[in-house]
Amino acid sequence: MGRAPCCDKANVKRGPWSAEEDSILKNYLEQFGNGGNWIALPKKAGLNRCGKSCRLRWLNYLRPDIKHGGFTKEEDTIICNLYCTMGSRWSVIASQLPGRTDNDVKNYWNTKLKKNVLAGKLSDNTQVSVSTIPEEFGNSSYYLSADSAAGMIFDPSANSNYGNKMTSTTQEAAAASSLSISSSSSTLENNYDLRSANGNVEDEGILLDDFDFEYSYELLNGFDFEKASNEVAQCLGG
DNA sequence: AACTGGCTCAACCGCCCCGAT
DNA sequence: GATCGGGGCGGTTGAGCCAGT
Repeated sequence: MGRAPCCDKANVKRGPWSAEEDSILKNYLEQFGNGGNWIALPKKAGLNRCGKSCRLRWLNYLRPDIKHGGFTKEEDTIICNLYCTMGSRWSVIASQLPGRTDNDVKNYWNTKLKKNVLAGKLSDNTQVSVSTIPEEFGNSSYYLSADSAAGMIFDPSANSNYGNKMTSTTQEAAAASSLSISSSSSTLENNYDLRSANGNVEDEGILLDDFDFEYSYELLNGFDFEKASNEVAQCLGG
């Protein structure tokens, strides 16, 4: 027997939000916040909606910091590489793209990026040189996954004029030392525990705590888009 | 102009996680 | 330690839009 639904679905409005509902929700949240309880919010705000629906509407559409509009090539690259590294962890991927939501990223990947990658079109006109592995990565303690074809290594301790570095070799990632993972309920805090398909915490992990994502764009320096496209295609079984 | 098929994206569904009790 | 309930997440759906015929 499944759990009880979060609300009486027969008696709440579903489907597209009207401008009036948007306005009510936005005004309420800006004035009172969600009070730590989304389920109770619609009643307090005077909305005949499911609490989860309100939460989704706010997070994916009404939040003031949401970025609408097309994705940049830099965002494409970040999405592709994080996807290849950690799979469909959309909330984590989105947390590295300011103003983007997990839903946005997921939709964008499913409808555009995935096809482009499989078609080998990721590189387009952005072509830069293939990166080489800096020597210091030999002892890298920070990395993102060792189990994908395009595992990336991040070394926040590297003090260089091009910020944190990324490379895309599996061997180096595999060579990196393992870390215990701190789990957090808030992925927005860049904490994340990588679990295998069976739910066990794996030793190949991801530690984003110490990674300064202000350098996201610097990561693109020295990145081979065409190679990445091939690698991501491999991740997809292409 | 009408039809059709593909695409986009907002929204929903169901499950899992985790904190509170 | 067990249970409960809310939050959060990834997968999926479907209405509306648009380009091609």
